[in-house]
Amino acid sequence: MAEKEPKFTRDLPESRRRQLIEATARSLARHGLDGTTVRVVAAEAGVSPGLVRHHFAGMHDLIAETYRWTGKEVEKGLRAALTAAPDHPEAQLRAFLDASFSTPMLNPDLLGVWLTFWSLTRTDPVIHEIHGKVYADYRKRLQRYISGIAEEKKLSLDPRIAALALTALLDGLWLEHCLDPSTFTASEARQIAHDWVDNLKAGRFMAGAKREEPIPAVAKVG
Amino acid sequence: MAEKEPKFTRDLPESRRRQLIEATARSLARHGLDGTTVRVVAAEAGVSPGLVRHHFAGMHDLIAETYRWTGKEVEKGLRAALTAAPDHPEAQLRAFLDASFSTPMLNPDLLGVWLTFWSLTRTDPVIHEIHGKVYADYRKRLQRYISGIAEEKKLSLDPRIAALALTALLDGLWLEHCLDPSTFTASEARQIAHDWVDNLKAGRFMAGAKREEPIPAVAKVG
DNA sequence: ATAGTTATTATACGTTTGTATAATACTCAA
DNA sequence: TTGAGTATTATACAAACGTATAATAACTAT
Repeated sequence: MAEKEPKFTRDLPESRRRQLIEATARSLARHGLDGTTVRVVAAEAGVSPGLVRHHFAGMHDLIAETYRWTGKEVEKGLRAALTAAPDHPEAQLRAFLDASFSTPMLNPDLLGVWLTFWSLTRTDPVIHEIHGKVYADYRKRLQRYISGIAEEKKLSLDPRIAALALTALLDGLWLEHCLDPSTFTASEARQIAHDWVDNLKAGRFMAGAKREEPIPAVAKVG
Repeated sequence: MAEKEPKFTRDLPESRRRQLIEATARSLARHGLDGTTVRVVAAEAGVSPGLVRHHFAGMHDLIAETYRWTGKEVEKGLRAALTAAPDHPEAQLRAFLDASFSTPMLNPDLLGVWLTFWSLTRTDPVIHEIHGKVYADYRKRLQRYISGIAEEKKLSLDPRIAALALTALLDGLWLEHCLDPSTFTASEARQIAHDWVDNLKAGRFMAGAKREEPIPAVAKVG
Protein backbone atom coordinates (compact mmCIF):
# COMPACT_ATOMS: atom_id res chain seq x y z
CA MET A 1 0.00 0.00 0.00
CA ALA A 2 2.00 3.00 -1.20
CA GLU A 3 0.88 6.27 0.36
CA LYS A 4 -0.75 8.38 -2.27
CA GLU A 5 1.53 11.31 -2.82
CA PRO A 6 -0.17 14.32 -4.46
CA LYS A 7 1.72 15.84 -7.36
CA PHE A 8 0.79 19.26 -6.05
CA THR A 9 -1.31 20.80 -3.34
CA ARG A 10 -4.10 23.23 -4.01
CA ASP A 11 -4.27 26.57 -2.35
CA LEU A 12 -6.69 29.45 -2.06
CA PRO A 13 -6.16 32.07 -4.79
CA GLU A 14 -5.45 34.78 -2.24
CA SER A 15 -2.81 32.70 -0.53
CA ARG A 16 -1.16 31.63 -3.75
CA ARG A 17 -1.13 35.19 -5.03
CA ARG A 18 0.81 36.32 -2.00
CA GLN A 19 3.30 33.48 -2.39
CA LEU A 20 3.94 34.61 -5.95
CA ILE A 21 4.26 38.23 -4.88
CA GLU A 22 6.82 37.35 -2.21
CA ALA A 23 8.72 35.22 -4.70
CA THR A 24 8.77 38.16 -7.09
CA ALA A 25 10.17 40.44 -4.38
CA ARG A 26 12.94 37.95 -3.65
CA SER A 27 13.75 37.65 -7.33
CA LEU A 28 13.80 41.40 -7.90
CA ALA A 29 16.21 41.71 -5.00
CA ARG A 30 18.52 38.95 -6.13
CA HIS A 31 18.39 39.08 -9.92
CA GLY A 32 17.05 42.53 -10.71
CA LEU A 33 14.26 43.31 -13.10
CA ASP A 34 15.97 41.54 -15.99
CA GLY A 35 16.43 38.33 -14.09
CA THR A 36 12.87 38.34 -12.83
CA THR A 37 11.06 36.24 -15.39
CA VAL A 38 7.92 34.18 -15.24
CA ARG A 39 9.97 31.02 -14.99
CA VAL A 40 12.29 32.34 -12.28
CA VAL A 41 9.43 33.56 -10.14
CA ALA A 42 7.58 30.28 -10.55
CA ALA A 43 10.65 28.30 -9.58
CA GLU A 44 11.20 30.58 -6.58
CA ALA A 45 7.62 29.97 -5.48
CA GLY A 46 7.88 26.25 -6.20
CA VAL A 47 5.09 26.17 -8.75
CA SER A 48 4.80 25.81 -12.50
CA PRO A 49 5.26 28.85 -14.78
CA GLY A 50 1.74 28.59 -16.04
CA LEU A 51 0.31 29.37 -12.63
CA VAL A 52 1.56 32.94 -12.80
CA ARG A 53 -0.70 33.74 -15.69
CA HIS A 54 -3.59 32.06 -13.95
CA HIS A 55 -3.45 34.36 -10.95
CA PHE A 56 -2.20 37.56 -12.58
CA ALA A 57 -3.06 39.35 -15.79
CA GLY A 58 0.60 39.10 -16.76
CA MET A 59 4.13 39.73 -15.62
CA HIS A 60 3.46 43.45 -15.63
CA ASP A 61 0.55 43.11 -13.28
CA LEU A 62 2.52 40.88 -10.93
CA ILE A 63 5.26 43.48 -10.58
CA ALA A 64 2.80 46.27 -9.86
CA GLU A 65 1.14 44.17 -7.19
CA THR A 66 4.54 43.44 -5.68
CA TYR A 67 5.12 47.19 -5.36
CA ARG A 68 1.83 47.66 -3.52
CA TRP A 69 2.62 44.79 -1.20
CA THR A 70 6.19 45.89 -0.44
CA GLY A 71 5.05 49.45 0.26
CA LYS A 72 2.47 48.24 2.74
CA GLU A 73 4.95 45.85 4.32
CA VAL A 74 7.50 48.60 4.95
CA GLU A 75 4.80 50.88 6.32
CA LYS A 76 3.67 48.10 8.60
CA GLY A 77 7.20 47.48 9.86
CA LEU A 78 7.83 51.11 10.64
CA ARG A 79 4.47 51.55 12.29
CA ALA A 80 5.14 48.62 14.58
CA ALA A 81 8.18 50.35 16.00
CA LEU A 82 6.07 53.34 16.95
CA THR A 83 3.68 51.54 19.22
CA ALA A 84 6.50 50.93 21.69
CA ALA A 85 7.41 54.62 21.81
CA PRO A 86 5.60 57.20 23.98
CA ASP A 87 2.69 58.97 22.34
CA HIS A 88 4.53 62.22 21.88
CA PRO A 89 5.58 63.89 18.58
CA GLU A 90 9.31 63.99 19.20
CA ALA A 91 9.46 60.54 20.74
CA GLN A 92 7.47 59.14 17.84
CA LEU A 93 9.68 60.82 15.28
CA ARG A 94 12.88 59.61 16.93
CA ALA A 95 11.52 56.08 17.11
CA PHE A 96 10.67 56.37 13.44
CA LEU A 97 14.24 57.40 12.62
CA ASP A 98 15.70 54.52 14.61
CA ALA A 99 13.39 52.10 12.87
CA SER A 100 14.39 53.52 9.49
CA PHE A 101 17.99 52.55 10.12
CA SER A 102 17.41 49.24 11.83
CA THR A 103 18.73 46.04 10.33
CA PRO A 104 15.56 44.89 8.57
CA MET A 105 15.34 48.25 6.84
CA LEU A 106 18.98 48.42 5.78
CA ASN A 107 18.56 45.25 3.82
CA PRO A 108 20.19 45.74 0.40
CA ASP A 109 17.62 43.35 -1.02
CA LEU A 110 14.89 45.78 -0.08
CA LEU A 111 16.70 48.49 -1.96
CA GLY A 112 16.96 46.18 -4.94
CA VAL A 113 13.20 45.89 -5.03
CA TRP A 114 12.75 49.60 -4.50
CA LEU A 115 15.16 50.56 -7.28
CA THR A 116 13.14 48.49 -9.70
CA PHE A 117 10.02 50.40 -8.80
CA TRP A 118 11.75 53.75 -9.05
CA SER A 119 12.89 52.82 -12.53
CA LEU A 120 9.41 51.78 -13.58
CA THR A 121 7.88 54.91 -12.06
CA ARG A 122 9.30 56.91 -14.91
CA THR A 123 7.70 54.95 -17.73
CA ASP A 124 4.77 53.06 -16.26
CA PRO A 125 1.66 55.13 -15.37
CA VAL A 126 0.32 52.47 -13.02
CA ILE A 127 3.56 52.25 -11.06
CA HIS A 128 3.79 56.04 -11.10
CA GLU A 129 0.43 56.31 -9.40
CA ILE A 130 1.36 53.75 -6.75
CA HIS A 131 4.59 55.62 -6.13
CA GLY A 132 2.77 58.91 -5.59
CA LYS A 133 0.48 57.35 -3.05
CA VAL A 134 3.23 55.57 -1.11
CA TYR A 135 5.39 58.69 -0.85
CA ALA A 136 2.51 61.01 -0.01
CA ASP A 137 1.65 58.80 2.95
CA TYR A 138 5.28 58.74 4.04
CA ARG A 139 5.68 62.51 3.93
CA LYS A 140 2.34 63.09 5.59
CA ARG A 141 3.49 61.05 8.55
CA LEU A 142 6.75 62.95 8.96
CA GLN A 143 4.97 66.26 8.55
CA ARG A 144 2.57 65.35 11.36
CA TYR A 145 5.45 64.74 13.75
CA ILE A 146 7.23 67.91 12.70
CA SER A 147 4.13 70.02 13.11
CA GLY A 148 3.63 68.52 16.54
CA ILE A 149 7.14 69.45 17.61
CA ALA A 150 6.84 72.95 16.16
CA GLU A 151 3.60 73.54 17.98
CA GLU A 152 5.01 72.35 21.26
CA LYS A 153 8.22 74.34 20.97
CA LYS A 154 6.41 77.36 19.51
CA LEU A 155 8.59 77.28 16.40
CA SER A 156 7.67 79.13 13.26
CA LEU A 157 8.56 76.94 10.30
CA ASP A 158 7.06 75.54 7.16
CA PRO A 159 6.22 71.95 8.09
CA ARG A 160 5.81 70.94 4.48
CA ILE A 161 9.29 72.10 3.51
CA ALA A 162 10.76 70.55 6.64
CA ALA A 163 9.09 67.22 5.87
CA LEU A 164 10.44 67.34 2.33
CA ALA A 165 13.94 67.92 3.64
CA LEU A 166 13.79 65.12 6.18
CA THR A 167 12.31 62.70 3.66
CA ALA A 168 15.10 63.47 1.22
CA LEU A 169 17.76 63.10 3.91
CA LEU A 170 16.43 59.74 5.04
CA ASP A 171 15.99 58.49 1.50
CA GLY A 172 19.50 59.55 0.56
CA LEU A 173 21.09 57.98 3.62
CA TRP A 174 19.16 54.78 3.16
CA LEU A 175 19.95 54.58 -0.54
CA GLU A 176 23.65 55.21 -0.20
CA HIS A 177 24.15 52.96 2.77
CA CYS A 178 22.45 50.05 1.03
CA LEU A 179 24.42 50.63 -2.17
CA ASP A 180 27.72 50.58 -0.33
CA PRO A 181 27.61 49.82 3.41
CA SER A 182 31.36 50.31 3.70
CA THR A 183 31.06 54.08 3.26
CA PHE A 184 29.35 54.79 6.57
CA THR A 185 27.72 52.82 9.36
CA ALA A 186 24.08 52.57 10.28
CA SER A 187 24.93 54.25 13.56
CA GLU A 188 26.36 57.23 11.72
CA ALA A 189 23.25 57.48 9.60
CA ARG A 190 21.13 57.50 12.74
CA GLN A 191 23.32 60.18 14.25
CA ILE A 192 22.92 62.41 11.19
CA ALA A 193 19.16 62.02 11.24
CA HIS A 194 18.85 62.78 14.94
CA ASP A 195 21.08 65.81 14.59
CA TRP A 196 18.74 67.11 11.95
CA VAL A 197 15.92 66.92 14.50
CA ASP A 198 18.12 68.71 17.04
CA ASN A 199 18.51 71.53 14.55
CA LEU A 200 14.79 71.58 13.99
CA LYS A 201 14.12 71.91 17.71
CA ALA A 202 16.69 74.70 17.97
CA GLY A 203 14.50 76.68 15.61
CA ARG A 204 17.30 77.14 13.18
CA PHE A 205 15.64 75.37 10.32
CA MET A 206 13.92 77.29 7.58
CA ALA A 207 14.81 80.54 9.28
CA GLY A 208 16.53 82.02 6.27
CA ALA A 209 14.96 84.70 4.09
CA LYS A 210 14.07 84.12 0.48
CA ARG A 211 17.04 83.68 -1.79
CA GLU A 212 17.49 85.18 -5.18
CA GLU A 213 17.40 82.78 -8.12
CA PRO A 214 20.86 81.78 -9.24
CA ILE A 215 22.14 82.44 -12.73
CA PRO A 216 22.03 79.18 -14.70
CA ALA A 217 25.56 78.46 -15.77
CA VAL A 218 25.71 74.74 -16.40
CA ALA A 219 26.22 73.04 -19.73
CA LYS A 220 23.66 70.52 -20.91
CA VAL A 221 24.21 67.07 -19.52
CA GLY A 222 22.90 63.63 -20.41
CA MET B 1 25.06 62.07 -63.68
CA ALA B 2 23.70 60.81 -60.39
CA GLU B 3 25.72 61.83 -57.37
CA LYS B 4 27.24 58.77 -55.78
CA GLU B 5 25.48 58.34 -52.48
CA PRO B 6 27.41 56.27 -49.93
CA LYS B 7 25.38 53.61 -48.17
CA PHE B 8 27.06 54.60 -44.94
CA THR B 9 29.84 56.86 -43.75
CA ARG B 10 32.84 55.62 -41.90
CA ASP B 11 33.93 57.07 -38.63
CA LEU B 12 36.85 56.83 -36.27
CA PRO B 13 36.37 54.11 -33.63
CA GLU B 14 36.61 56.61 -30.80
CA SER B 15 33.94 58.81 -32.32
CA ARG B 16 31.61 55.94 -33.11
CA ARG B 17 32.03 54.53 -29.66
CA ARG B 18 30.86 57.77 -28.12
CA GLN B 19 27.86 57.91 -30.44
CA LEU B 20 26.85 54.46 -29.29
CA ILE B 21 27.39 55.38 -25.65
CA GLU B 22 25.20 58.46 -26.00
CA ALA B 23 22.54 56.43 -27.77
CA THR B 24 22.64 53.95 -24.89
CA ALA B 25 22.15 56.74 -22.37
CA ARG B 26 19.13 58.02 -24.28
CA SER B 27 17.70 54.55 -24.48
CA LEU B 28 18.22 53.82 -20.80
CA ALA B 29 16.44 57.06 -20.00
CA ARG B 30 13.50 56.43 -22.30
CA HIS B 31 13.01 52.69 -22.22
CA GLY B 32 14.79 51.53 -19.09
CA LEU B 33 17.28 48.68 -18.88
CA ASP B 34 14.80 46.19 -20.33
CA GLY B 35 14.08 48.28 -23.37
CA THR B 36 17.74 48.94 -24.00
CA THR B 37 18.69 46.21 -26.45
CA VAL B 38 21.38 45.96 -29.08
CA ARG B 39 18.85 46.67 -31.80
CA VAL B 40 17.30 49.66 -30.04
CA VAL B 41 20.67 51.26 -29.34
CA ALA B 42 21.78 50.69 -32.92
CA ALA B 43 18.60 52.24 -34.27
CA GLU B 44 18.99 55.19 -31.91
CA ALA B 45 22.52 55.73 -33.15
CA GLY B 46 21.47 55.20 -36.75
CA VAL B 47 23.74 52.24 -37.39
CA SER B 48 23.31 48.53 -37.84
CA PRO B 49 23.04 46.23 -34.82
CA GLY B 50 26.21 44.42 -35.74
CA LEU B 51 28.29 47.51 -35.19
CA VAL B 52 27.71 47.37 -31.45
CA ARG B 53 29.57 44.11 -31.13
CA HIS B 54 32.36 45.47 -33.29
CA HIS B 55 33.12 48.35 -30.96
CA PHE B 56 32.24 46.77 -27.62
CA ALA B 57 32.83 43.40 -26.07
CA GLY B 58 29.09 43.03 -25.62
CA MET B 59 25.98 44.70 -24.33
CA HIS B 60 27.30 44.41 -20.81
CA ASP B 61 30.45 46.27 -21.66
CA LEU B 62 28.54 49.01 -23.45
CA ILE B 63 26.40 49.68 -20.39
CA ALA B 64 29.44 49.87 -18.11
CA GLU B 65 31.11 52.34 -20.45
CA THR B 66 27.95 54.41 -20.50
CA TYR B 67 28.12 54.65 -16.72
CA ARG B 68 31.71 55.91 -16.84
CA TRP B 69 30.83 58.45 -19.50
CA THR B 70 27.71 59.73 -17.74
CA GLY B 71 29.57 60.10 -14.46
CA LYS B 72 32.30 62.15 -16.10
CA GLU B 73 29.73 64.22 -17.99
CA VAL B 74 27.89 65.16 -14.80
CA GLU B 75 31.14 65.95 -13.04
CA LYS B 76 32.13 68.13 -15.99
CA GLY B 77 28.82 69.98 -15.95
CA LEU B 78 29.01 70.72 -12.25
CA ARG B 79 32.64 71.77 -12.42
CA ALA B 80 31.87 74.23 -15.19
CA ALA B 81 29.47 76.08 -12.92
CA LEU B 82 32.20 76.51 -10.34
CA THR B 83 34.61 78.40 -12.53
CA ALA B 84 32.19 81.33 -12.64
CA ALA B 85 31.96 81.49 -8.84
CA PRO B 86 34.55 83.25 -6.63
CA ASP B 87 37.39 81.07 -5.37
CA HIS B 88 36.09 80.82 -1.85
CA PRO B 89 34.79 77.70 -0.05
CA GLU B 90 31.29 78.94 0.71
CA ALA B 91 30.82 80.60 -2.66
CA GLN B 92 32.00 77.44 -4.39
CA LEU B 93 29.71 75.25 -2.34
CA ARG B 94 26.68 77.46 -2.97
CA ALA B 95 27.43 77.52 -6.68
CA PHE B 96 27.66 73.75 -6.55
CA LEU B 97 24.25 73.53 -4.92
CA ASP B 98 22.67 75.83 -7.49
CA ALA B 99 24.18 73.80 -10.29
CA SER B 100 22.89 70.59 -8.71
CA PHE B 101 19.33 71.87 -9.02
CA SER B 102 19.61 73.57 -12.38
CA THR B 103 17.51 72.42 -15.30
CA PRO B 104 20.08 70.19 -17.01
CA MET B 105 20.57 68.34 -13.74
CA LEU B 106 16.90 67.91 -12.92
CA ASN B 107 16.40 66.02 -16.14
CA PRO B 108 14.32 62.91 -15.37
CA ASP B 109 16.14 61.15 -18.17
CA LEU B 110 19.38 61.55 -16.29
CA LEU B 111 17.79 59.90 -13.29
CA GLY B 112 16.62 57.09 -15.54
CA VAL B 113 20.18 56.37 -16.50
CA TRP B 114 21.35 56.66 -12.92
CA LEU B 115 18.70 54.31 -11.56
CA THR B 116 19.88 51.65 -13.98
CA PHE B 117 23.39 51.94 -12.66
CA TRP B 118 22.27 51.85 -9.05
CA SER B 119 20.39 48.65 -9.80
CA LEU B 120 23.38 47.07 -11.44
CA THR B 121 25.69 48.17 -8.63
CA ARG B 122 24.16 45.52 -6.44
CA THR B 123 24.90 42.56 -8.66
CA ASP B 124 27.67 43.59 -11.05
CA PRO B 125 31.19 43.88 -9.56
CA VAL B 126 32.43 46.09 -12.41
CA ILE B 127 29.58 48.57 -12.04
CA HIS B 128 30.02 48.42 -8.28
CA GLU B 129 33.61 49.52 -8.61
CA ILE B 130 32.70 52.40 -10.93
CA HIS B 131 30.02 53.47 -8.49
CA GLY B 132 32.44 53.56 -5.60
CA LYS B 133 34.84 55.74 -7.51
CA VAL B 134 32.19 58.17 -8.75
CA TYR B 135 30.70 58.68 -5.29
CA ALA B 136 34.03 58.93 -3.53
CA ASP B 137 34.99 61.80 -5.82
CA TYR B 138 31.66 63.48 -5.24
CA ARG B 139 31.90 63.30 -1.45
CA LYS B 140 35.53 64.35 -1.46
CA ARG B 141 34.57 67.54 -3.26
CA LEU B 142 31.82 68.42 -0.80
CA GLN B 143 34.05 67.61 2.15
CA ARG B 144 36.68 69.98 0.83
CA TYR B 145 34.21 72.85 0.74
CA ILE B 146 32.85 72.03 4.17
CA SER B 147 36.31 71.82 5.70
CA GLY B 148 37.12 75.19 4.16
CA ILE B 149 34.08 76.80 5.68
CA ALA B 150 34.71 75.19 9.06
CA GLU B 151 38.28 76.42 9.10
CA GLU B 152 37.26 79.93 8.17
CA LYS B 153 34.45 80.12 10.70
CA LYS B 154 36.48 78.29 13.36
CA LEU B 155 33.82 75.60 13.65
CA SER B 156 34.45 72.27 15.29
CA LEU B 157 32.70 69.60 13.29
CA ASP B 158 33.38 66.28 11.66
CA PRO B 159 33.75 67.18 7.97
CA ARG B 160 33.32 63.58 6.88
CA ILE B 161 29.98 63.19 8.63
CA ALA B 162 28.83 66.57 7.38
CA ALA B 163 29.74 65.64 3.82
CA LEU B 164 27.84 62.38 4.17
CA ALA B 165 24.78 64.25 5.36
CA LEU B 166 24.87 66.81 2.57
CA THR B 167 25.47 64.16 -0.07
CA ALA B 168 22.47 62.22 1.16
CA LEU B 169 20.30 65.34 1.28
CA LEU B 170 21.21 66.34 -2.26
CA ASP B 171 20.80 62.81 -3.57
CA GLY B 172 17.41 62.47 -1.94
CA LEU B 173 16.14 65.81 -3.17
CA TRP B 174 17.36 65.15 -6.67
CA LEU B 175 15.93 61.65 -6.74
CA GLU B 176 12.51 62.59 -5.46
CA HIS B 177 12.16 65.68 -7.58
CA CYS B 178 13.00 63.77 -10.75
CA LEU B 179 10.64 60.95 -9.84
CA ASP B 180 7.75 63.33 -9.32
CA PRO B 181 8.39 67.03 -10.07
CA SER B 182 4.89 67.92 -8.92
CA THR B 183 5.75 67.31 -5.28
CA PHE B 184 8.09 70.26 -4.85
CA THR B 185 9.82 72.78 -7.08
CA ALA B 186 13.48 73.08 -7.95
CA SER B 187 13.50 76.39 -6.13
CA GLU B 188 12.30 74.71 -2.94
CA ALA B 189 15.00 72.09 -3.28
CA ARG B 190 17.61 74.81 -3.61
CA GLN B 191 16.20 76.56 -0.58
CA ILE B 192 16.44 73.43 1.52
CA ALA B 193 20.03 72.85 0.49
CA HIS B 194 21.11 76.41 1.19
CA ASP B 195 19.40 76.35 4.56
CA TRP B 196 21.45 73.29 5.41
CA VAL B 197 24.58 75.32 4.75
CA ASP B 198 23.21 78.14 6.90
CA ASN B 199 22.88 75.68 9.72
CA LEU B 200 26.40 74.47 9.11
CA LYS B 201 27.76 78.02 9.35
CA ALA B 202 25.79 78.64 12.53
CA GLY B 203 27.82 75.87 14.09
CA ARG B 204 24.75 73.91 15.00
CA PHE B 205 25.56 70.90 12.98
CA MET B 206 27.02 67.82 14.56
CA ALA B 207 26.99 69.56 17.92
CA GLY B 208 25.03 66.84 19.67
CA ALA B 209 26.62 64.39 22.06
CA LYS B 210 26.81 60.70 21.35
CA ARG B 211 23.48 58.97 21.39
CA GLU B 212 22.68 55.64 22.93
CA GLU B 213 21.89 52.82 20.54
CA PRO B 214 18.16 52.30 20.11
CA ILE B 215 16.42 49.09 20.96
CA PRO B 216 15.65 47.22 17.75
CA ALA B 217 11.92 46.80 17.63
CA VAL B 218 11.00 46.33 14.01
CA ALA B 219 9.65 43.20 12.40
CA LYS B 220 11.49 41.73 9.48
CA VAL B 221 10.58 43.28 6.17
CA GLY B 222 11.10 42.22 2.57
C1' DA C 1 44.58 54.99 -60.13
C1' DT C 2 44.97 51.01 -57.25
C1' DA C 3 45.52 47.90 -53.37
C1' DG C 4 44.92 47.13 -48.60
C1' DT C 5 42.72 47.96 -44.28
C1' DT C 6 38.77 47.65 -41.59
C1' DA C 7 34.51 49.97 -40.35
C1' DT C 8 30.06 48.55 -41.49
C1' DT C 9 26.23 45.81 -43.00
C1' DA C 10 23.60 41.59 -43.80
C1' DT C 11 22.25 37.30 -42.42
C1' DA C 12 21.78 33.55 -39.47
C1' DC C 13 21.68 30.69 -35.18
C1' DG C 14 20.50 29.08 -30.60
C1' DT C 15 18.21 30.78 -26.31
C1' DT C 16 14.95 32.87 -23.68
C1' DT C 17 11.21 35.63 -23.30
C1' DG C 18 5.83 36.29 -22.35
C1' DT C 19 1.70 34.23 -23.42
C1' DA C 20 -1.84 30.85 -25.06
C1' DT C 21 -3.98 26.39 -25.04
C1' DA C 22 -5.30 21.86 -23.60
C1' DA C 23 -4.80 18.18 -20.41
C1' DT C 24 -4.47 16.85 -15.59
C1' DA C 25 -5.74 16.06 -10.83
C1' DC C 26 -6.70 18.11 -6.34
C1' DT C 27 -10.57 19.64 -3.46
C1' DC C 28 -15.08 20.13 -1.98
C1' DA C 29 -20.03 19.32 -2.04
C1' DA C 30 -23.78 16.19 -2.57
C1' DT D 1 -18.56 7.48 -3.46
C1' DT D 2 -19.32 10.16 -7.06
C1' DG D 3 -19.35 14.34 -9.83
C1' DA D 4 -18.50 19.19 -10.70
C1' DG D 5 -15.38 23.06 -10.43
C1' DT D 6 -11.05 24.90 -11.01
C1' DA D 7 -6.30 25.29 -9.36
C1' DT D 8 -2.42 23.47 -11.44
C1' DT D 9 0.66 21.42 -14.78
C1' DA D 10 2.42 20.33 -19.37
C1' DT D 11 3.29 21.62 -23.81
C1' DA D 12 3.58 24.69 -27.55
C1' DC D 13 4.46 28.93 -30.14
C1' DA D 14 5.76 33.36 -32.04
C1' DA D 15 8.70 37.20 -31.03
C1' DA D 16 12.86 39.18 -29.47
C1' DC D 17 17.02 38.61 -27.26
C1' DG D 18 22.59 38.52 -27.54
C1' DT D 19 25.97 36.83 -30.32
C1' DA D 20 28.68 34.86 -34.33
C1' DT D 21 30.00 34.83 -39.07
C1' DA D 22 30.85 36.24 -43.68
C1' DA D 23 30.21 39.59 -47.27
C1' DT D 24 30.52 44.43 -48.51
C1' DA D 25 32.13 49.04 -49.24
C1' DA D 26 34.24 53.31 -47.53
C1' DC D 27 38.38 55.35 -46.57
C1' DT D 28 43.78 55.74 -46.54
C1' DA D 29 48.15 55.22 -48.31
C1' DT D 30 50.97 54.34 -51.93
